[in-house]
Amino acid sequence: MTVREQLLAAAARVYAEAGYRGATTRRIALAAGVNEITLFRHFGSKETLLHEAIARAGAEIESGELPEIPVDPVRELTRWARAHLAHMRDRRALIRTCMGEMEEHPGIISSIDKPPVRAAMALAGYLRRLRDGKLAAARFDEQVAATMLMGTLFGDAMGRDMMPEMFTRSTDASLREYVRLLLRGIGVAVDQADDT
Amino acid sequence: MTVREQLLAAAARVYAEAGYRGATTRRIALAAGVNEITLFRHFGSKETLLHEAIARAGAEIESGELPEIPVDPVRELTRWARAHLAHMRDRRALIRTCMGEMEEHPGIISSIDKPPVRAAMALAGYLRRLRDGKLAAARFDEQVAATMLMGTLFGDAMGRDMMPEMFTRSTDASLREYVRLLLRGIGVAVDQADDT
DNA sequence: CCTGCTTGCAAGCACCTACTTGCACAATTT
DNA sequence: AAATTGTGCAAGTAGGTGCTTGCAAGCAGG
Repeated sequence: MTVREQLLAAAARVYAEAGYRGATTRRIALAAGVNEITLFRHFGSKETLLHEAIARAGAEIESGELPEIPVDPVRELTRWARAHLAHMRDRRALIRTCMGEMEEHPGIISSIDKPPVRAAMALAGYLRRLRDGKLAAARFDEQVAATMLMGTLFGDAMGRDMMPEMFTRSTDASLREYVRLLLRGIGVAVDQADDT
Repeated sequence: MTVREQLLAAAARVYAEAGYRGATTRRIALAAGVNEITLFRHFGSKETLLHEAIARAGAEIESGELPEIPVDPVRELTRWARAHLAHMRDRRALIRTCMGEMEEHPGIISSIDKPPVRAAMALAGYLRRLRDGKLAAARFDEQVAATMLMGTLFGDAMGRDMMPEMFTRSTDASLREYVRLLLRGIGVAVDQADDT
């Protein structure tokens, strides 16, 4: 691991837990195990370093794919939602910090806010395919339904450690119920025992 | 408005848009239109002031009530969700900042995180009453269903200005669709035109 | 009229911030 | 063997931070 990469990783880590102002060049250099001056020689300024570090951290995205031709909605959607939820949960500190500072540092969030938009698009497309394939019988707006599931997963990823009293069931049990509720909501026949 | 109240209001405002470190005593005093020394004479320290200011801002809560005996689920739930969403949306800057700093300043969030828990409890109770009153026919976990709607509203309140591409429908149209999807998900008969 | 009480002003303290310069040392490359 | 490169160390810049002290001005109630 080169010094540059150590600095980028340390910068993302320190930023996630301390924010822009809290991520001082001393702390980042200490976390990276290099001298503070080396930081400036590599990146010139704190701003440059943080922008590059967060853009790199936000680019690490690959939420699972949704099938082009739906066959088993409960299984397919549960699998996708589980991957998406785990992904958000792993990055919750970074996401929270970015959200809290988006008004003060709007340039930083631009590297983070695209993945969820793409995920919502993919999900909406899948829900539309469910309807077109006569698997979902109700009339519904697939964009809004996709936003609903995304918001639910987002709320779970952000809220479960902040407000544990609100989450009585386990992550996985909740997840399966989310999917069941949504699918029933768009008119998919759901039998209780079917999950994975 | 006394000097104390001006300082508390200004502190909450500045904190919401700049965070703990960004809410310097000079900025707060300037925003309140008083001298910086007056701030210290009243509150002794920045920490004391911010704690009191945020506790006060978080205490301003009154999300609408849900009826004890459900009659018209779509109407009642839409009304409640609209009030709740508007409330979160109005306070989104403060909520975002608190979330971003909850790991660094855990004491601050303790004044903010109770209202949503109470709201989720009230909502879960209402959904249970729907089921007990035979208005909701499906088998479902009312806690998880309540968390789902709360997460959806939270995601809408936080995400609509951050990722406008994700929200194609208006706030109110989305809201009505959220409620419809959830109610159909728990087995309530929903006719398309019924909303308010 | 005078006595508290609140407030503002000027100045300053010690500390932290991002960032710079100059020099020395080592490894790698030429 | 020489030169380039990357790094660390010491020192220092100018500015912002929370917070303190001393003193004067206003404004109320006795």
